[in-house]
Amino acid sequence: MDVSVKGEYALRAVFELSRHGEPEPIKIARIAERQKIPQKFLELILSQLKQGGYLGSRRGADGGYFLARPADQITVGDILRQIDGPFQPSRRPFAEEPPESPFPEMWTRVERALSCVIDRTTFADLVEQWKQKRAKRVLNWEI
Amino acid sequence: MDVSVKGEYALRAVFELSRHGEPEPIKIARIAERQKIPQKFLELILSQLKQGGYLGSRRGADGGYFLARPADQITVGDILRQIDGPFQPSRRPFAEEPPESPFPEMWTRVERALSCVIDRTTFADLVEQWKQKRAKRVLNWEI
DNA sequence: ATGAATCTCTAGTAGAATAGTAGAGATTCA
DNA sequence: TGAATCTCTACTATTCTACTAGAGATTCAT
Repeated sequence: MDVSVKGEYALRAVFELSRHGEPEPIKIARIAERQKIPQKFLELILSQLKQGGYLGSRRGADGGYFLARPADQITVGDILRQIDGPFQPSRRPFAEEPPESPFPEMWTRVERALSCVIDRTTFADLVEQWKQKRAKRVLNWEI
Repeated sequence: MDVSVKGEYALRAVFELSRHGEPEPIKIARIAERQKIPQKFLELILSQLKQGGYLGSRRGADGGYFLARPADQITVGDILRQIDGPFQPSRRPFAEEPPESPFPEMWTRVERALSCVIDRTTFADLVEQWKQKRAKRVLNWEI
């Protein structure tokens, strides 16, 4: 019932790309520095997100990573599932579950509740919230 | 974003105790057998649940474990947190979180959504659902 | 065409966590 | 007293996590 560090890194990296807008790519090194992520580890993560179809990339000078689609069409759930795999009550199948066990239904309810947050929160939403928070800070600071 | 096998074992064990009603204790060996849990592992789990105040026990012949309070006052969340610890976005503190990061709020929403299921589902509820499922099976079988 | 910058791919690895096992000790009760 | 049970401490094999290393493949400016 937790999220891996790798998953959090992935979220932060995609947030960084979303915040920037889409046009030109951003270098791994830049993302690593701004979000304090070990660069070689981030390379693996970004590559995995590209496999999933969420990111695109270009090599060479002026290369880097970019969103493969608009930030309002990528959700937190997309990224977490791509990195950490699907939510599962337990990896062990518990093959011999009696047919009247109440647990499968409960896990379904848990999954739905979780989904209501992570599959409805897009990176456009996160950027929006970030901008609002920042605006509020600046306002308070100026008063 | 998953639940440990140990956590599932704990839920099944408490369910077994709830289903039985409260009066006399049930032996570890019986729970282990009925729920297919390795006995020595279950001993650790039950002991941990007793530490948390959810179970009581008695030694000797006719000893065993029993619920420390009624099944409608023990929730799935109680047991999972006692065994697996609290939900956390990541164990690494990410100390240098910029103050306008949108993630803390998101994790709070996730936690609330999760809580709505696991902290509102009591073992009395689970037993109730189990009984209804069983009744339905028998009914269909008799028709 | 060259070379520097960047992504890409494979492999390895230290340390922690998971899912157990083993066995002696403490209580309880007939 | 002794048999049945819970209790406590310690150990362990395997897997997972969070990385690191390094060579290779593209891209682009010149």
